[in-house]
Amino acid sequence: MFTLAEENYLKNIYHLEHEFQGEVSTNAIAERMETKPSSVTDMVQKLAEKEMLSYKKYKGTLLTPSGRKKAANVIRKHRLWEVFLVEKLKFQWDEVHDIAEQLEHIQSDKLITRLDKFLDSPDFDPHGDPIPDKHGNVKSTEKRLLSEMEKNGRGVCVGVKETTKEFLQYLDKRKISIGTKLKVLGKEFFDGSMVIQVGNDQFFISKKIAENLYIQTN
Amino acid sequence: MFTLAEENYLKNIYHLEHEFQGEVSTNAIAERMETKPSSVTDMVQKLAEKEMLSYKKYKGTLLTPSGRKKAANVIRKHRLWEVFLVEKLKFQWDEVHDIAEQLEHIQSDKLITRLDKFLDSPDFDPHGDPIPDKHGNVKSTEKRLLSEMEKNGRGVCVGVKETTKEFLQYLDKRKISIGTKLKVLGKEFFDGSMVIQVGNDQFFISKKIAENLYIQTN
DNA sequence: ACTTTTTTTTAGACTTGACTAAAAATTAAA
DNA sequence: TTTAATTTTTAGTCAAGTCTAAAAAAAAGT
Repeated sequence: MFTLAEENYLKNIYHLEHEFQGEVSTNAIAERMETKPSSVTDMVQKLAEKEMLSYKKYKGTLLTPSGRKKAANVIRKHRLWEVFLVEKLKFQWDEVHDIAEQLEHIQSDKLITRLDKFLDSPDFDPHGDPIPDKHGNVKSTEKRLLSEMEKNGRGVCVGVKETTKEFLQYLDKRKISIGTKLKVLGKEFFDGSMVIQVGNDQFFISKKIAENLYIQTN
Repeated sequence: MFTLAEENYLKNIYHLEHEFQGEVSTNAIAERMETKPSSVTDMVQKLAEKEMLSYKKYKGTLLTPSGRKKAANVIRKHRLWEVFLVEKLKFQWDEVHDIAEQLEHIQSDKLITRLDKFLDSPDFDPHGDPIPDKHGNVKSTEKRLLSEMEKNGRGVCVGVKETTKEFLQYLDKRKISIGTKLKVLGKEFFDGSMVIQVGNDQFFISKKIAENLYIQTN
């Protein structure tokens, strides 16, 4: 069993490992978690005892396979709850983080299994981040901005970068949401604007819009 | 803001107040919460400081109006989550308590408002206990066992006493769940069995069944 | 009314997870 | 390579919430 604090450390170290592609320093953890390096040292030593991470004094830490699995599971729960909040409770994409931050610590495997099914086993959360599977594996398909796509490119909307009310309302109007498939029909070099196809509708999209939509291409 | 421990104390004291219809003793709290009386004294003094309850040494405690409201809100959340787990995630009625025990501490008024709406503002949880409204008020209509009802009595199923798999499956088969309206068509004095009407179906029910179904009559 | 028993409180200690201040190791600069 | 700056760890403290053991108050028994 893990305490809330331990779970939060594992989760944040997991994210930092990805960011740095390697060992994570004590200071980096402290900065991310808004705590002091001395507190981090304490906790990291405790988690090393529990074999959740490997730690050598002054050399930073790396998650062990079981630590990584545990961390991925917390993130899985976080992202599934985010989907629930947006899809079922109609929260906006930028309102859900703090609540999911609490919900991710609820302990019950059965709950998560059922929540996942209830939500139709989504692959991405409302921010377009992939949801790890129950074994902690992440579909590592890269998401990219719509603005980076070329003519005739196809993909699925997996998230947004900007989360202002106005932008989200625009997307609603255009019937663009998570899972929406789209195709780039044309792209204007001069201003970066595009013409895209969504379902049976074709319409113009400005560069600003295209720079704030994450697309997953297979 | 309240800690998890504080919320649990308030909730349990609330229940004990109802049980005892008055002051709650230190020992009673300790026993219910499976902790030691000395720990209870500490916490009760802390909550008295916060004016959540009135406490006189050796005389037991009573919740203040704000303490009672706070407690009712925790219970509201607990019971709403229970409805969610049963109605939406298809948990059985006896599986949900421990999970709701965790979920009741999630902090977000907006979440509860939306969850309530998502569930169609239920008045009762799957055990037939009333869900306090957002002001902490409880509809104090008594629930009673079906076996206590007389011929021609009408009511709504609000919960179960027994929660074995077999019993719940029986109810499923008979299409009886929370909110199901029913009427007593006949009652046999000899063995306490009944004939009831559920929707368009009429069927026989044994005393054993009738003694495990809670009905709310208006 | 005066013991005895039960209940409740106090005092002191422990654990978790944080902190500050100071020491030690590492890295960067001269 | 020796000093200076940075990073990290250690040592000691603190608050929350629990515990045990002992003291104090209340209730019960004779």
